[in-house]
Parts: sequence; structure tokens; C-alpha cells
Amino acid sequence: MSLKLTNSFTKKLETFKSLKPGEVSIYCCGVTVYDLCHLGHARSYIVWDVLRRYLMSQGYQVTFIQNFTDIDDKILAKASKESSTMTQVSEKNIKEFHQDMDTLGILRPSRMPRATRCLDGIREMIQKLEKKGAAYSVEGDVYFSVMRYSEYGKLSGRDLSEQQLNADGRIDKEEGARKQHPFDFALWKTAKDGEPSFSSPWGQGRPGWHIECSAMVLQELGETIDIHLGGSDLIFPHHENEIAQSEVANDKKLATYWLHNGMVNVGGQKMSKSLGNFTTIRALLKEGVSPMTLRLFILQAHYRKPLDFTRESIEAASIGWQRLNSALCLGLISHHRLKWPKNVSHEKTISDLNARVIPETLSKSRQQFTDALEDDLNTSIAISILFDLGRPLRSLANQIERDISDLGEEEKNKELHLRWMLLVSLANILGLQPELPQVGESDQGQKYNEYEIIKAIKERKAAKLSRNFTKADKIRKELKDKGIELIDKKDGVTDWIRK
RNA sequence: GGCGGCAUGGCCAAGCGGUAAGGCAGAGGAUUGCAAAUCCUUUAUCCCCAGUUCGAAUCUGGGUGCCGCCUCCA
Repeated sequence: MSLKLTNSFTKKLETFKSLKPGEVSIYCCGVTVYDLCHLGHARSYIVWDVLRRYLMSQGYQVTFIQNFTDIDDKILAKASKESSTMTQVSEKNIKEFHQDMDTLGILRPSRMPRATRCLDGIREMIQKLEKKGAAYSVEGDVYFSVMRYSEYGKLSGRDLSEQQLNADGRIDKEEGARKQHPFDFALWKTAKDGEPSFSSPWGQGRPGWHIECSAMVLQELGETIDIHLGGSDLIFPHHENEIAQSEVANDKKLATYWLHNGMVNVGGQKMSKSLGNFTTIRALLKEGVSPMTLRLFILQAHYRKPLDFTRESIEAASIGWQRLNSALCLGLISHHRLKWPKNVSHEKTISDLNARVIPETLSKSRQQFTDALEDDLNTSIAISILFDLGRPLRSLANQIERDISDLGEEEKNKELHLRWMLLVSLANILGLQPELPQVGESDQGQKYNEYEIIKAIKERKAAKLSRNFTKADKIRKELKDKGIELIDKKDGVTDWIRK
């Protein structure tokens, strides 16, 4: 295989080669746990989930570390607002985070370190930096001295001498006075009255934001890792500072590849908490947008480009997903009818497929799919191949629906089965899992119960038989108004589905 | 002011020098009492100008517009 990735460090498309054969170490910047995640977070973690799934599909042993920043001004602010504690706020939001990510089908990281649990490593690294003369303390604060690191700015392409003129009044004056250089950043902050704090050689305080990632990478993965991930908004200063800290402390390159995802935009502007233009994952799911719709929406764009969020584009993704999903569900719903082996599990389907010889047309699709992902994760192309693969399957699903008995020759049926297995297998690399339709199943706490629906369907059938279509349509309409859609099948049976 | 990115049909979005993927929407047709679903067919010369080239959406130069980062941020 030859996976090519755009390395933000070199700004070039590079062929991926791991440090250790067959193993990949990945660190991904996680969230500050002070609130629910929004669509922007979803994009980041969905995209990196695909990278991980792809590497796994190629047989790599992937160690994926993602942190939780569980100490921060915003968490403290939230705690004070809710009259709770920092720990309560972060614990709650960690739980919420897991719930959202699990729903979106994002694989759990191998380990998820938290800032408050890595204090030893953090303190050690700061001390190391002090010893090397790259850090200095002022009244209980400790700062990293950017002038002591000649390569500072190499990730973001910033030149210290040109930048310092343009602080533009954005730097806190008090802090600015303590710093030797405007770009120096806090490694350790002295505690303010009443704030949670931790002991250190510099007094009670807490770590600066950037240092936790450096300490965690070292602790969890070592001095140099294969891939470092994050949103493009983290390039400066966060990742720049991480590089400075780690590389000065360890005298080793921090990461071979740096990958950054583009932002989710709203009306051309970045979705963010501070602008207030965000939509949480939770809110979208609550509205009935399916998790896989969100995945499809996000993966239809290239991960490095900005992606505009609109109701229309979510709606388009939703309909697209329904169609793709009907192909994905075919073997789960109709295996009996098609005389296909019963699907035991996704894993089984995928391993079964790998053991088979597949026809040339299908292996070509598989190759195109892989080529697309290897070309800097071109999920957009990958998805177009899924749609192509799914087309004949949807057609078949429709034939079954209409009970057209002729299923064609055995050869053809065999090809369709393999096609379906391939579709399931490739979709799985994008994390797109079939969502079985909830036909006829009552959800929790429905206002209109199943008995009434069935009764109405019977009435409508009687009306249809007596050719009283006005009445039949009236019943359809009444049910529709209550969110129940009727689907007439060829054999005279009427299915229903809650919308 | 510095650094970086983007501009493709009604909308979203691929494309990385060889004559415009895919999704949604629209149109026509098949099927259908209606509805839904499905199938087939169909819709662009790529922000502007100049250049390089046999050939450019793709490269170069110059515009115009939009965005990100430089403060917390996926």
C-alpha cells in the first residue's frame, strides 16, 4: 500500500511510512470538557476515525491516544455558574462526549489521558525545560522562552521578528509584562484564590494548556510519534508550542506527520462556541438526523477543506444516506429470500469476503476505493464508489419489495451477494454502518399506539377493496399527520414507518 | 500588518496538464388507484485578465471576492 497524506509540517503530499513496521502511533488533540460537542468536533473525530479504520484495514496495529483537557478557565467558569465543581463539570462532559462519539460510531481511542491525571509528567517536563534554560518562572508562573528555541514557528510559518510588532492589543497587559517575549507561553500558572490547584516546585497552581499534550505524548507513546492530529485552528499557537516544548525537552522530533482538518462553517464563518453559531451533535440527533447521515455529510467533503453546514446539505445527506442504507441493509433483511447465508456479524462478513475470489468488476471497485483513501483520504471519491456499488443492490431490494419472483440466474445472485459483502466491508472503513429501518416497531412512549395503527390500516384496506379511494386516502393522510407513513407493498400488505 | 487556504452546474462537492466523479434538487420516461420506493434518460467548460503549452478547471503572473490563524478553539 502507499498511503499519501498532506503533512501540514511540510505542506506537501507525502507517502506514509511508520516508524515501526506494522505499527502506527497516533496522538489526537481532544476536547476541553466544559460543554457538549458540536458539529465541528464531530467532523474532526469522524475524519480521524476514518484514518484509523483505514490503517486497521491495512493490518496496522494502531495505538490512538486522545486527551481530555479537564482543567481550564472555561470549566471553572461553568462550575461557578452551575455552583458545582471543576471535577463535576468535567466528569459530566466526559460522559456526554463518550455518548456522542459512540453514537457516531467513532472507535474509542486506545487510551484517553486527562490533564489532571498527568501532573507528574507535566511537572517533570517543565523542570527539564527549566534545566535547559528554555523556561523561566515569574511569581509562581512558569513560561516557555520562545527565543531559546531557534526553530520556533516552523510548523505555522511564523517569524518571531516580524510577528512581535503586531500584537494588536490582544495580549493581556499584566501577563505581557511578566513575559520576556510576547510569544512566550505559560507552562504553569499560579493559582488564583479559590481555584482548584496542584502543588509544584513553583507553588500551588495548574498547568498551562499546551504542556499537557507534550507530557501525554511522551508518557503514552514516547518521544517521537507517527501522526499528530488536530483541527487546523490548533496549528498556532497550540501545536507550535507543543513542538517547542517537546523538542527542546526531548531533543527529538515530536511527530513525523501532522494532519489538520478543516473547519465546519456556518454561512461562511467558522462554527465555534465563541461565535455562538454552533449546533451540537446532541441537538441534531434529537431532531432525528441519524448518526450515519452526519457521517455521510462530513465525509462527502475532503477533510482539509472548509465544510459549510446548512439545513439543506444535511437534508441532502439524509436522503442520500437512506438510499445507501437500503443497499447496506439488503443482506440483513432479505438474506433468506435471496438464499444468502445469514449475516452473523459485520466482522464475519468482512472476513468471509476476504477469503473469496471476487469478480473483476468488484475488485476494480475495491481498488478504486482504496486508491481514493490512499490519496490523502479522498472520502468524497470513496463515497461515490459506494453509491455505484449500491445501485444494483437497491434495485434488487426494490424487486424484492415488489415481490418480483425472478431473481435471475445463480451466477448473478452470487455476484450480487459478493457485491453486497464488498459494500458492507468498504462502508465499514468509512464507519458507515447499516441502520435497520424501524418498520412497525413502536418506539418509546408513542402517542399513537400500534394497535390503532393496525386498525387504521385494516380500515383502509377495506376501503381500498370497495374502491373507496377517497376514504383510503383520508386514512393515509390522517396517519401521515401523526407521523406514520404507510407503504403499500405488492402483495397487498401495508407496512408502516414512523417518520 | 504577518502567515495560510479557498473560488467548479440551482445547492453540496471531487478533480493536481489530456478534454468536467458522486450526492441532493429539477425535467422526461417506466412502474403505481393514490403515496412511497426503485430503474432508465437528462442538465456545467470550471471568478476575471494575461501568459506557458500541441493541449489548462488543473502551471505562472496580475486582479477580484470569501475564509482561517496571529486571543479560547476540533
